[in-house]
Amino acid sequence: MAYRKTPAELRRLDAAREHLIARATAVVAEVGWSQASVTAVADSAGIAAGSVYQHFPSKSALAVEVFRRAAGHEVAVLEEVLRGPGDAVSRLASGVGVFARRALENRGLAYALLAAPAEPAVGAERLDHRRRYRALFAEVVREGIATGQLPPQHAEITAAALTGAVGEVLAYPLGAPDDTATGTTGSTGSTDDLLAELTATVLRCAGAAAHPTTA
Amino acid sequence: MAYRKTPAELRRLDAAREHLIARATAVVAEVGWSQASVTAVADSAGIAAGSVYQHFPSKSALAVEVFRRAAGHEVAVLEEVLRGPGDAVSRLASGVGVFARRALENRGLAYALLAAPAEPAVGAERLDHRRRYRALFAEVVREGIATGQLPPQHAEITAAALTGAVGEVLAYPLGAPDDTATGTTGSTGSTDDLLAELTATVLRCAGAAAHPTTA
DNA sequence: GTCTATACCTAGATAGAC
DNA sequence: GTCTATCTAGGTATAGAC
Repeated sequence: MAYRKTPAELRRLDAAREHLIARATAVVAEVGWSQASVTAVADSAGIAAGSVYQHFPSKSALAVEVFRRAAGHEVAVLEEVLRGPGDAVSRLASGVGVFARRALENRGLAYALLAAPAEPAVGAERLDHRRRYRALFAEVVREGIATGQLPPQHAEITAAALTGAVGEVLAYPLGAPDDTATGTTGSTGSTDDLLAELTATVLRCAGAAAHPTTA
Repeated sequence: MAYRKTPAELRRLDAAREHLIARATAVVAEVGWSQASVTAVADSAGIAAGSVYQHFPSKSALAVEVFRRAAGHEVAVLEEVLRGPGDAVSRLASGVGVFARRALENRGLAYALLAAPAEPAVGAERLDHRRRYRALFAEVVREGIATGQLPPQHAEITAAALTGAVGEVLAYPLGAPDDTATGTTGSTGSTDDLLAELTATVLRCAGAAAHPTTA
C-alpha cells in the first residue's frame, strides 16, 4: 500500500492547494466570510465545488487556513517593526502606522480579519491572533516602562486597549462601502490625518510624552 | 373588517411578546446568537416554535429587538453618567467604570452585545450601537478639551479608540468560560484591579493628567 | 391563538462516472 | 483527480387541526 508520490505530483498538488487558498482569500476579502460559500470559492478558483474536498476536509478547515495565512502575515509585519531598531515609543508609533496603512490599503481583507462576522472556527482563530497582537504590544510597553519612556502601568491591559483602539478606529473606514469614509466621521480628513491622529491617540494611551516625531 | 381588540387582549398579547423577548435575551446570553435558534428560544419561552411568528415576522426581527432593548439600556445608563454632574474627566472615569462593572456582572449578555458572532441584521444594529457610544464619549472629550482638562485632539477618533479599548479589555474576561479570567492575563488581579487599570488607561488615552480619583 | 406536522431552502458534503 | 449530480442536515417559516 505504500506508494510514494513523485516530486512532480506533489508540486502540482501543492500548487493547486495554494491557488485555492489564494482565491479563497480574495473571495473572502471581496464578499466576507458569510458569502464565501464553497461554491463561490470553487468557482473563483476554477474548480468544481466537490474538488475543494480534495484539499481540505471541510469548509471550516479552508477558512481557518485562509485566516491563518493572512493574519499571520500581518502579525509578522508588525512584529518586525515592534522588535526592530529604535526606542520603544517610536517603534510603537511606527508599528501602529504600518499596521493601519496596510489595513487601509487592503480594506476588504483587513475588515475580514479584524471585524467581519465569521463562523466559530474562524472566530477562535481571530481571538488567538488578537492575543498575539496584545503580546507584541505588551512587550514594547514593558520595555518603555523599564526605560522610563512610559509611566508605570499594567502592560497587558494597555496592550489590550491598544489593540482594541486601533481596531475600532480602523473599523469604520474599513467597513464603509469603499472610499467614502477615510476619516472616522466620514466627512473630514485624509488617510494621513487619520494615521496621525490614531498614532497620537495610541501614544497617549500608553502614556508617552506628547510630540515624539511619529516615524 | 375594522374590529378593535379589547384592552385586556392587547395587554395579554403584549405580555406574551415581552415574555418572549425576555426569554430570548436569556437564551442569547447563555448560548450566543448562533445557537439561539427559533426552536431553542420558543422552548425557553414555553411556546411552540411556530407561535414565535405570532409576535415577530422573522427570526431576524426578534433578534434585532432583543439586541435593541439590551443595548439601548446600556447606552442609556452610560449616557446618564456621562451627561450627569461633575467635570468631564471624572464623568468619563465613572462612565467607564459603570459600563465595565455592568458588563462583568452580566457577562453572557455583554459578550453577546459586544463581540459574539451574530447574523448580519444584528451586526448592523451593533454598529449603530457603537456609534452611539462613540458619540457620547466624543461629547465628553470635547467638553474636556474646551475646559482645558484634556489636550487638543480629534474627539471622534479618541472616542472610537476609547470604545475599542474598553471593548477589547473586557472581551477576554467576558469571552472566557466563566470566572476563570478576571484579569486580562487570566492569572492576576481582581475585578477591582481590572477596573482601576482600565480606567487609568482610558484617562491616559484621552490625555487626562494622572491620578484624578476614579469616582 | 396555539399547537403539531411539515414544507422548503440553503449549504456542506459525498458517490460514482469519466 | 476532477467533474456532475445528489444526498443530507439544520433551521426558518407555513398550513391546517384543535
